[in-house]
Amino acid sequence: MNAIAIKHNDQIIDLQTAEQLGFEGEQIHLDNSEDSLEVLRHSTAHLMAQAIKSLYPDAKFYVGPTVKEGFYYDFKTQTEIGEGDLKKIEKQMLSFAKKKYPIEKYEISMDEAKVKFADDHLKLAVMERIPDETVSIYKQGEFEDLCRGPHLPSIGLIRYFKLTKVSGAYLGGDSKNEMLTRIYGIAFADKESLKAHMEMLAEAAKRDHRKLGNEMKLFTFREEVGAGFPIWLPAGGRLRARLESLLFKAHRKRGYEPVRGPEMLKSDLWKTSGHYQNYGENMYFTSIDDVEFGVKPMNCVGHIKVYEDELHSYRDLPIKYFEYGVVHRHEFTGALHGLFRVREFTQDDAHIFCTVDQIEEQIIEVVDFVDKIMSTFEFDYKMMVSTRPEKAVGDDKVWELSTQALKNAMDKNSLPYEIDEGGGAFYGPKIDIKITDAIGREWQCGTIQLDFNLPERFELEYNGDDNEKIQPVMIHRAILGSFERFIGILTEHYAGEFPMFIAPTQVAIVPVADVHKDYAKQLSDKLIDINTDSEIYARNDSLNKRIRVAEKTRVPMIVVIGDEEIKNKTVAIRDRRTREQYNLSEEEFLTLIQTKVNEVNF
RNA sequence: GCUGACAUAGCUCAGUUGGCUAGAGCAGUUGAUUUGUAAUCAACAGGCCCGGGGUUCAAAUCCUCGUGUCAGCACCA
Repeated sequence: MNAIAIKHNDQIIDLQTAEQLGFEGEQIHLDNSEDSLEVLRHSTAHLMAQAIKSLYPDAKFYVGPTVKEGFYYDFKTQTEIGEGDLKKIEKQMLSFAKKKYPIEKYEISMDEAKVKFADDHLKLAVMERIPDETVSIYKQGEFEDLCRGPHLPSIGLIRYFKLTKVSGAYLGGDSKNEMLTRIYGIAFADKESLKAHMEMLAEAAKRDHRKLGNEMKLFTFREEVGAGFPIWLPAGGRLRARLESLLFKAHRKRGYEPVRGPEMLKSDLWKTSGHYQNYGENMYFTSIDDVEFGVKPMNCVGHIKVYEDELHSYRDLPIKYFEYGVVHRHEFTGALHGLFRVREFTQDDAHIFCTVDQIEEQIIEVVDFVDKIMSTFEFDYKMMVSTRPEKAVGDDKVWELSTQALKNAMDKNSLPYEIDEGGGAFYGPKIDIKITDAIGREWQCGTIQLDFNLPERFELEYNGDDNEKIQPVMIHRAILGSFERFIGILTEHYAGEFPMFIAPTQVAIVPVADVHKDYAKQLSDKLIDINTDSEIYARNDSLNKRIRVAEKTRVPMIVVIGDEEIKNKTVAIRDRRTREQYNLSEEEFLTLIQTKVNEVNF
C-alpha cells in the first residue's frame, strides 16, 4: 500500500510538502489509524466543499477541521441547505472522487491571498487569524481552498464517507457573530468501518432515553405544560423511588441529616448570596404582596438557613445536610434535551459544614461515596480537579490549601484525575465527575465544590475551643447530579434493561389460564412483602402474546405459572436476555428475588 | 437565544400540484376463544390535522405570529 503522508517530528506532512522540503519520516498509510483518519477526514471536508461549491456557486467557506466525531465545514450560501440536500452533496462528492483529481499545493504570500480572496469575507476572516507571511492553497480540479493541510495526494482515495448532520454555527464560535451553515460528516479507510460506525450511531439512537422513556412509560413532556418540565409516569416514579430510597439510606449511614428548604426565598437573600447578581438571568422571580421572591436555582441558601438555626461548636463539625432539592433554572430553549437538560430538576444535593482541617477527610469520604455508586452501576468515570480561575474570591493560602486537599484526597484513593487549570468556581476549586456510558459517551454528573464565599457572605461561624468565632468551610456536593439527568443516562447505559434493584417492575407474572390467577395474586403479594414490584399479565390474550408484551417492557424476570407449578409449588422462570427457562421452587424463587433486589447498598 | 428542519388518533406513521366524509398498524373498548413460553379472531370506538391571525370559491396542505420538538451552535449543572 502506498503512503498517503509521512510523520516528521511528530507532525503529519503531506507527500507533496515532504518532497519539496526533503523531509523523511514514518510513512502513514490509508488505514483507520488516528493519523491516517486525520488526513483522510480533512481531505473529505475539502471534497465536500468542492461539491458544495459546484452545486452552490456562490458558496463562501470558513473553516473545515476534523473533530472527534469526523469533520465539518462551515460555509455560507444564498440558498438554504437542509438535511434533504445532503444526499445530493454526497453524490456530487462521489462523482468528483471518481475523477481522482490530484490534490496539489502551492504557496502564495498573505498579500496575494488577500487579493485572491478579496470578495470572500469568510476567507478574509480566516486569514485574520493567521500570523504567517505566506499561506498555502490546495487545489483539486477547479476547486481551490486556503488551507494549512495536510491532505491526501488525491481525492480518488476518498470512498467511504457519509454526511451526517447539517446545522448552524456561529462564525468563530462567537454568538455575537453571524451564523454560518455547518455540515458534519464522517469518513473511514474501508467500508466495514463506516458501516460499523453507522451501526454504532443507530445503536445510540435505539438507546435514546427520550425514545425509551416514552416506550417504557417512564416520563413525558407536554406542550401545554411547558418546555423543560418533565412529567414522571408511574413506571418512572417507581424507578426513581427505588433510587431515592437507596440513596437516602446511604446518606444516613454517612451521617447526613435530611433537611428541606423552601422552594422560593426573598430576593434579598439571593442578593446576599450573590446569585441575584451572578445567576439572576437563570432564575425565575415572582412577587408576593409587593415583595420580590426568587425560585431557588440551588439549595445552598436553604441549607445555610438550617445551619444558622442554632449555634455550633467545633465539636459538632462536620455537619452534613442533604436534600433531594427541586431547583428551577431558566435554560435557553435550544439547550433543552430530554431529561439531560431541563428547567426543573431534583438534585441529590448536600452541604457539608466543616473546619479547614477537615476538608481533606471530608473530600475523601465524598469521593469514596461517588466511587461506591458509580461502580455499582458499572460506570467508568473520571474526575477533573479544577483550580483557581482568573476571577476568584478568597485568600491565596486557602486556595492553595483547598486545592491540595482535593488532590490529596484523590491520591490517597489512588484515583486518577485530570487537572483543569483555572476551571474552578469563583468561590473555590472543585472536582467534577464525568461518567462514560455503555457506548463510550461522557456525561458530567456529580460535582464536589469547596466554598469559602458563602460562609463569608452569610457570616457563618462556630465556636472554637477558645470560644472564639470561626468561619466554617462549605463543601457543596451532588453525586448523581440530578435524578433527571442520571436516570436519563442510566436508561441509555442499560438500554432500558435496568438491573433488578432499580427496575420499575421486578417481576412479570404470567398465569397460563384464568384458573391460575389466584396463585399469581398470592405470589404477587408475597413479592410486595419483600419490597418487590410485580405485574400480573392475565389479560384476555394468548399466552404467547402476554409473554411477548412482558418481554417488551424489559422486565428483568418473567415467571409463568400453570397447573404444573401450582401442583409442585414452583415457578417457571424465563430470563430476559437468554430467553432460557428454568424452574425453581417458590421458596428458592423468593429468596433469589430478595437477594437480587437487596444486593445493592451504596 | 441563533441557524435549519419538523408538528396529522394514546404511540408510530400515510395523506399527490390547495378540491368530496382525513387513513393504516399498534395500543384501547366489546364479543368469541382459555391458551405451556415473542403477536387468536371479529366488531366498535379514537381527530379543533399544535394554537392565533390571514390568503382563497375552497386550507391538514399556502403566508404570518406564537407554542412545542429535533440537529447543531452558543450557554451550562
